[in-house]
Amino acid sequence: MKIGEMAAMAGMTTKALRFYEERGLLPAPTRSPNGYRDYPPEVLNRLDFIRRGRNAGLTLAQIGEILDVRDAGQAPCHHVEELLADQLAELDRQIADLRELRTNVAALHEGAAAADPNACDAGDICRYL
Amino acid sequence: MKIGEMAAMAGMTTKALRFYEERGLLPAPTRSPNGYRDYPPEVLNRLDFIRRGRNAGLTLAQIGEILDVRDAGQAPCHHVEELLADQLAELDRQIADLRELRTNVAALHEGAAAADPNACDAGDICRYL
DNA sequence: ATGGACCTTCACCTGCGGGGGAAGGTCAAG
DNA sequence: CTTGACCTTCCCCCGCAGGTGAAGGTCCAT
Repeated sequence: MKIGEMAAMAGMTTKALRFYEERGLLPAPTRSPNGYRDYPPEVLNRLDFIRRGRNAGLTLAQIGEILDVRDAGQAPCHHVEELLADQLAELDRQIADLRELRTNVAALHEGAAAADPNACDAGDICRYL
Repeated sequence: MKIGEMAAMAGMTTKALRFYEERGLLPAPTRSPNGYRDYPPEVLNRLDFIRRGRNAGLTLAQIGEILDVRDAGQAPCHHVEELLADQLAELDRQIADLRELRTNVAALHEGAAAADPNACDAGDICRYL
């Protein structure tokens, strides 16, 4: 299967496939006599997996780790479980950070909404921020 | 004041100050006879303002807009209020996105925690993701 | 034989906010 | 006089996941 067909089936671009190959997430496919990449059909499973990983917010490096384990002939379940736990912790951290920021911005906005332009000192640029 | 002194007072690096100047957030200062940047003290207020803006999650471009208004001789209160409102909406959007992602990842993690490696099909890479 | 759709590699661009380090000028103290 | 701490400009680098475009080869149909 040529790269364009494979990309279409996976719902990705040809650029992305070459990028995954460069990053080691896709094995270098055999080439047709004309030099075109010639993918075996099962690569589609791999691309679907990469997409599922992306959808879970995993980085390509993390997805690559899982693929490496699988390629080494082992079931990556344990590693996947760990990565998902890490990802949950990371998401909780990010959400907490954003919520804290939101609280601060909301307080600033409260002040700014009742702003009196005449009370502003040009030297401070803006007293509501 | 030399760039290093100003940077130290503002709690920033000299690199950052030159970067802000390049981005138009800081006016090009006069130069001492030796070519060194020579800042007037009031630039410190401007740097403090930039930091307050960054702390509120504003981009340098947004902060630059506010500074432009102030430099045009107007009180930027209204513009600041708008930007803070935008920022609140953006934060709410990001938080909602992360929470949705967290829900999905948590569901995957639930499954993976009870994973049975023998039930995995190598073709799918990992059935828990 | 010619057009268009596909493929190849290569190198650079995006957003965001700077950081790293080279190569050289300047200044004060010892 | 030399050492070390500053300063200058310059260009490249990071993460992240690709996207963009150039220059050229290939394949299929008309």
